[in-house]
Amino acid sequence: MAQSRTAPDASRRNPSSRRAILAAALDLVGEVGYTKLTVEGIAGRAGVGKQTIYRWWPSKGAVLFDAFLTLNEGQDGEVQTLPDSGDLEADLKLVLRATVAELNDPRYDEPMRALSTEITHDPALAAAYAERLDGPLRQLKRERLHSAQRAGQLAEELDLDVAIEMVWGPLLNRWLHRSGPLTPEYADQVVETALHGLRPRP
Amino acid sequence: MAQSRTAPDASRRNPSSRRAILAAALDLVGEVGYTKLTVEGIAGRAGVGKQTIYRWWPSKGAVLFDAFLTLNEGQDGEVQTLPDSGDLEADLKLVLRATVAELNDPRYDEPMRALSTEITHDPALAAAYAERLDGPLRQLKRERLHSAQRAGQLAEELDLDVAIEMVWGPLLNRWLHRSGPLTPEYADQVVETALHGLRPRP
Amino acid sequence: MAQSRTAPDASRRNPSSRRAILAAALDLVGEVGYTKLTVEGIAGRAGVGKQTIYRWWPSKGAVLFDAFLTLNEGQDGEVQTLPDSGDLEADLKLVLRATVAELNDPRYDEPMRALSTEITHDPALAAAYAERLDGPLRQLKRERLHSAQRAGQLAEELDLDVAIEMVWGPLLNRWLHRSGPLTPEYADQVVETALHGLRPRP
Amino acid sequence: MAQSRTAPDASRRNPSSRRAILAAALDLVGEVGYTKLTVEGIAGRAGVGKQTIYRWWPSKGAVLFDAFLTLNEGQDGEVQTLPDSGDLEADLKLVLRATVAELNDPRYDEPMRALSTEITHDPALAAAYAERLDGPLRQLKRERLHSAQRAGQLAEELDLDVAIEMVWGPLLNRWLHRSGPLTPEYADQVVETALHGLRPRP
DNA sequence: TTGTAATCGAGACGGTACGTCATGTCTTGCG
DNA sequence: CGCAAGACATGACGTACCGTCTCGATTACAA
Repeated sequence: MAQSRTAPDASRRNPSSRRAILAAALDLVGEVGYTKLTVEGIAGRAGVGKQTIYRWWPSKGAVLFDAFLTLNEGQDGEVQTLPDSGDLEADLKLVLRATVAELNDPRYDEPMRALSTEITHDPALAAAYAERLDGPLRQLKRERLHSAQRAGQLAEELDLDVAIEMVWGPLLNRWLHRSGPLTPEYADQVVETALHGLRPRP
Repeated sequence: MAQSRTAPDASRRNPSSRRAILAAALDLVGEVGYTKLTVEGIAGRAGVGKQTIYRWWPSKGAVLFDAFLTLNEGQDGEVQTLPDSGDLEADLKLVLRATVAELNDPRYDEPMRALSTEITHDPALAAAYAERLDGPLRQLKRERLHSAQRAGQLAEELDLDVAIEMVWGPLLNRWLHRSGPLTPEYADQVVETALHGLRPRP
Repeated sequence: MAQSRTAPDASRRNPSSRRAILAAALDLVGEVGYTKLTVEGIAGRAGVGKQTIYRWWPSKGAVLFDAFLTLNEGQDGEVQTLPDSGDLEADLKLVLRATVAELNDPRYDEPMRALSTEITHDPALAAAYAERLDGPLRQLKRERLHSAQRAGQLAEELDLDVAIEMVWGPLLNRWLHRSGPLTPEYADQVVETALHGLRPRP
Repeated sequence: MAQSRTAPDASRRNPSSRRAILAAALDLVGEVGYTKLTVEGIAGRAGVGKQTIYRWWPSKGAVLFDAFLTLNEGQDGEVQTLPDSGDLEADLKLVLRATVAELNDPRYDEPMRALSTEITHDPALAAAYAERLDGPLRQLKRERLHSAQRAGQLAEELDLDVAIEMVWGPLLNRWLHRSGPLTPEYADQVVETALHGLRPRP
C-alpha cells in the first residue's frame, strides 16, 4: 500500500530528534501558551530543522498530540486500573479529586487546553485522541463501573458511557470554560449528585 | 475612569461599521473555520479598515464574542424562559434536544467551537462569557429547576448549579471533543440518567 | 490604467526605507558577494520588513539595479560629457584608463559583476539597463566620437555604435571573464589598435 | 599528493553516472534556466544520489563546466583549425557568423550564459575555463591571425591577443548584455571595422 | 459658518511565522 | 568501497497576518 507523496521511511527516522521535538513541544506549550506555540519555536528548542517536523507530522497539533501520547506511555504501568475498594462513591471521589488536582496543576493545565483546542478543530485528531488517549482511560472507567454494576451498586440498565460522561463531563466543562471554581469539594458534589440523581430521595 | 491611551469616543462610533464587522466575523468563521479567521479577512469582508477593528476590540476573540452577543440579542424575545409544563423530565428533554439540534447545525457549530476556544485560552473573555452569554441562560435554567424543586420534583438540598452542569456538561463535552454521536436519543438518556441517578432504583 | 494586482500606491512609499534598502543592497553585495546576497540580509541590514522589499521590487536583481541607478543619479553633474581635447586617442585612453581603474576597484568590482549577472539572465532588467544606465553613458560616448568624426579623425561611414563596442567590449570581456590582466597599458593598447585597425599601416 | 579528506578513488568511479550527471546538467540548464538549476534537480534527472555529485565536483558550476568540456571533446575533430583561405576578412566573417549562429541557438544560449555567470563569480573556474575551454580555441584564433600576419595582412607589431579580443569581444558583450541585435551583418561589420580601424582611410 | 477634532477606508510599515525548497553532510543497505 | 536513496541541520524563499502608523475624506459638534 504505497503512499502517493513519497512517504518518508520511518525506519530511517532519528529517534533522538523525535524525542527532542516532543519534549520541546511540551515544554514550550507550558511556557508560552498554546497560541504562541510555533513550529519554529519547537524546532529551535529541540535543536532540529523545521523540515524534520514537517516531514513527520502534518500539523502543530499532531506534534502536541504525539507529545501527550508518549507522556502517557511513558508512565505506563502507573494507571492500569482504577481503585476498587468496593465503595464506588469513595473510589470515584478519590479519582475525581485526583483529576481536579491535575487540571489545577499549571504544568498540565496549559498543555491540556492546547490539546483540547486542537481536538475541537480537527476531527482527525479527535479520532486519534479517542482511540489512543481517551479510549484506554475510558476503558478503565468502564471496568470500574461495571464492577460496581455487578455488585449491585449501579442500575442494571445503566449505559456506562453515559454514566462516565455524567461524572466527568461537568468537571471538564467547568475546567475548560472556567465556569466555576474547580475544587475537591466540587468533585465530591458531582459524584454524590450523579449517584443519587437530581430527584428527591424517596 | 479615563483610559491612558486616548480612549475612543463611543458616541462617534459608526454603527453600520460595527454591524458589518460582526456579521463578517460570523460569516467568515463559518466559511474558513476558526484557525483561518483573520482580522484582515474580517476587515476586508466588512469593507472596513483594520484600525476600525483594533480601535474597538482588543482581540479577534473579543470580536467573535461580540458577534455572538448581538446574535443572541437579535433573537431576544425568543428564549425568555424555559418551558415549564410541570413535567420536568419532558421539559428538559425538549430543551436538550433543541441544544443538540443547534450544536449539529453547521451554521452554529464552527462559530461556537471558535468561541469555546477563545474562552479556553483567555480568562478575561471567559469572565465576559460567564456574565453576558452563559449567565442569563444559566439563570433561566436555574429558575426552571427551582420551580421543579418547589414542586417537589428535585431534592431540596440539591445545588442547582451542579445540577445544571450535570445535565448540560455531558452534552457539551461530547460535542466539543466528538467523543460520541450527538443525537436526540442521547439527550433523552442524559436527562433520564441525571434525574434518576446512577444507582439502582430502590 | 489600473494594475491587475492591487498595485502599491507609490505616493505612500516611505523614502527613507527605500534609501536604506538600496544602501544595504550595495553594501552587502560588496561584503558577501553576489551569490550570498539575500533579500533577508538586505531587509535585516536596512532595518526593514521583507515585505517592504517585495512590495516594491520584483526580484533581488531589481533592487540591485535600482541601487546602481541611484548611485549614478547621485553623482549627477559629474559625468555630463567625456573629455574633448581635440586629440581623440588621448581622450579615449584617459577614459579607458579610468574605466580600468573603476573595474579594478574592489568597491565596484563585485557589485558590477552582480549587476552583469542579473542582466545576463533577465531580459527585462537588460532592457532597463540599456535605457537607464548604459543608454546615457553610451550617448556621451557617441557624442565624443561624433565630434571626432566631424573633425575628420574618424571614418565618415563609421557606425559609431560598432566603434563604441570595439573600444569598450574588449575591456569588459577581459574584466568579466578574467581572461587577462586589466591594466592601463591594456587600455592604451586597445585604443591604439582600434583606431589604427589590425591591418598593416599602408 | 594525498588529500586530507580521504580523496575519492577515481579508478572506482562509475563512468555512466558521470555521463548521466553531465547530460542532466546540460539538459536542465536549458530547460529551467541557470537560476533554477539545482544539484538536487541534476541528481534526480540523472538518477543519481546527491552525494555522487558532491563527491566528484566541488560546486554546481564545476559540473556545468565539466559538462561543457565533454560537449566540446565530444565534437572533437570538428574544429581543429580555423578556415584559412588566404582571405582573412572572409575567413573571419565566416567564423564570426558561425559564432553568432551558435549564440542565437537556444540550445546553447542558456547553458553558455550559465557558464559565463559561474566564471564571473568564481576565479578558480575562470582559470579552468581559460585553460581547458577558451585556451585551445584561442590558440586556433592566434594561429589563424599569425598566418595572416606572415602573409602581410596584419600589422607586424600587432599583439594577437588584443586583436582577438577586439574581434570577438564586441560580439560576446552584445550577446551577454543584449545591448543590440546579434546578426550576421553585425559580425561582418565588426570584422570590417576591426581590420580597417576607426580612422578614415588615408 | 466655519473650524477642529474625531472616526473612517485604505494600506504601508517593521515584524514573526508560515510551509517549501535547496544546501552540503551524514547514514543505511545494496552490489 | 562506490553508489542510490534519503534523513538531517541550516537557512533563504516568497506569502500571510500581526498590530501600529499615517494618509486624505467625511462627519459632527462647538465657536
